[in-house]
Amino acid sequence: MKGLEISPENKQVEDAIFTEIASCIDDSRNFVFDAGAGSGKTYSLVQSLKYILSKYASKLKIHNQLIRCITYTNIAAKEIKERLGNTELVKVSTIHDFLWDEIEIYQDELVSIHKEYLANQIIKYEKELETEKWADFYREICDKSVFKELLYENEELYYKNKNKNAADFRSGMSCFDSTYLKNINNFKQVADNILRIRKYNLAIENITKKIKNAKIDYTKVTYNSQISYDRLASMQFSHDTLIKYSRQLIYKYETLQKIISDKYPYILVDEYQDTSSEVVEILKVLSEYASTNLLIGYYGDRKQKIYDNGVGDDLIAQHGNLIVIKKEYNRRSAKKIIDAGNLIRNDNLKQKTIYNNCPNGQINFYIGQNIDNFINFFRREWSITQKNPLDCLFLKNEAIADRAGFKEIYDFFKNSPYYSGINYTYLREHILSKEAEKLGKIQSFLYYLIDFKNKLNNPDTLIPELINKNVLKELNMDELKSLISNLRKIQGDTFKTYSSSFFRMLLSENNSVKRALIPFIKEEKINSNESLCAYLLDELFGNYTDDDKSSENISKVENFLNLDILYFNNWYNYVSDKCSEDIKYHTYHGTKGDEFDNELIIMENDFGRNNKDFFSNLITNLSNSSENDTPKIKEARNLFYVAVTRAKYNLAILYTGVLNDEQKHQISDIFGEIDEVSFQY
DNA sequence: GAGGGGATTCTTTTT
DNA sequence: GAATCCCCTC
Repeated sequence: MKGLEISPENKQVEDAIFTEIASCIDDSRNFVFDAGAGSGKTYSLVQSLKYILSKYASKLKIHNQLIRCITYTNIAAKEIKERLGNTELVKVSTIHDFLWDEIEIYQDELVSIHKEYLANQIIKYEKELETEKWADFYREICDKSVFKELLYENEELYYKNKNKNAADFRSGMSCFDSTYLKNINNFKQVADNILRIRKYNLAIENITKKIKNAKIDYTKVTYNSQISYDRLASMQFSHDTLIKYSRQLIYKYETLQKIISDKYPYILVDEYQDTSSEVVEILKVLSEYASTNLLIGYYGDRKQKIYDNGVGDDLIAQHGNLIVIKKEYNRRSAKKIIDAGNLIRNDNLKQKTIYNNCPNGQINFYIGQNIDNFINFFRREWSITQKNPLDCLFLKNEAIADRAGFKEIYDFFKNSPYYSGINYTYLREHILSKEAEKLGKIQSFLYYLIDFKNKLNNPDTLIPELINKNVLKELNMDELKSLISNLRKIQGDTFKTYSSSFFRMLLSENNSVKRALIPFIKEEKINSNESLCAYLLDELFGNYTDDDKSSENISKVENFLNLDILYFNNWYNYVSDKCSEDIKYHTYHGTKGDEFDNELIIMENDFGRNNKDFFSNLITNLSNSSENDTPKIKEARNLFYVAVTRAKYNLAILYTGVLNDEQKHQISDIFGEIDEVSFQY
């Protein structure tokens, strides 16, 4: 922001707010710093860390203690580290890394908690078999051990058939009496429970015997951040269970409370609103144990809670005894945007600009269905260029895949059998993650093939990015020139023609060409279109060799590979974030912490299974006070607040639904006159 | 036409 | 994995 001035009075008030934080730190009184969007929260957090360092560094060093700062995401941790600069006295990490750091070494205790958990799960599954309706058929079986034995013998067969359709499942599992297979879902529930009980019992037995075999070491448990579900029998667990175990361990062992609070006399929590209640409980126990020897500071904004698990409004009630410090200055946005944000958040935090000469900015609300025209209109209106880009916010990823021009790719994966079962959970991340290592296996393979193409054709690519150093050092100028001109022969209008051209070159006799291409192949066995096709079929459609569906599946894969290469380029551009376009697309959720000069918000009502009037409901109740919000309205309100407050100067909102008079009234109270003119450009 | 059973279809994000 | 949609049967 250029030419903006902060008046001495405002600066003074802002300094006074920090003094409140500082005195909490000095007096060791736990506090929550609640500040709205664009107020410079991260700045204040870093300032606090620096303050502690400046005043207590030597004391910390003497006692071999550290300041701990915990964040919700790795990106936030990285950001804070960068802003803070180099210091060994502050340890910044995610909540999960923090907890795992502290508990990992207590394997005996962890394994015993794990064993207990396994035993509880067994009891739960057994109880379900005794009471649940889906287990009716099982309870009527006289000799259950025969049924169980048959299941144990056919365990592998069961998992092979599990995801097939009803008819195929029945014929695959014909070793069972057909009366048991009357309702296959009931059968699956029962089978899953019985098999899990056996696996868990075996695990408990192995834990007791302290067995270490080639596959699994039963003397220790591991937190695996890559998986979304626990693998308890394999001694691995995921995110939620990590927090659960940590909480249990810390509650159970006072010594551990002492160890942690001795080690970290200051714990600062970033984005507290998204921190789960269980984590707050852990911090509370530590704080109660250590009393004034431990200071806990929470930084965040209750109205920016946009994830389910977050503690949000309930922090103060849950942690108790927190000094509340508020900051009402805004450093980000123009006046009109700040005002709108204040009205949307229906609590008593009212922001004002910190600048003397803050511009008014522009904010307009439109009703209409033509999103294309809307975007194009503002592209002209605001003279959008790469240097003055336009950021468009949508609710759903699917809308973005559509806008950004790769819906065909998204749909191909979405409609494959692999992603229609339990793996549906991974669909979004596997296709849309902006961290290449988080993409799915197949997506990653495709990504690097396109990555090569992109690097080859991009004039800004540095030679070492394209060609491996080991290859480079063996080449003279002429050879390098010839290599590049060879590589440039790899071309194609569809993915299939491109990849076959790529594979042809890969299999050529020319050794340096081969070695230049190999780094872009992430599955070494795949070196032809045939093997690529087989790979896709195998991974996404299962092995339907003797099935009617086989030819149908093959044609689906063929169609996918025959898609115009343009779709793949668009997808690559979105995922790699290297997009040189002047318009960028985001989900509302994905913009957390961002700020945009020119912003468009598209408000659509369809969001999730039971949400056909997501924003409509909010608009009806827009001027409600905080206490009257239902959870659904609260969710929409917070999300809308986050979206609106990203804007710095120019903001336009398009509502694609229909508003009644009362709703129009609510909207114009905040945004002024509603424009219902369609966009004829 | 009720309900049983199978098929189909789901939000966002992070760890 | 789970809610909901849809078809079939009684």
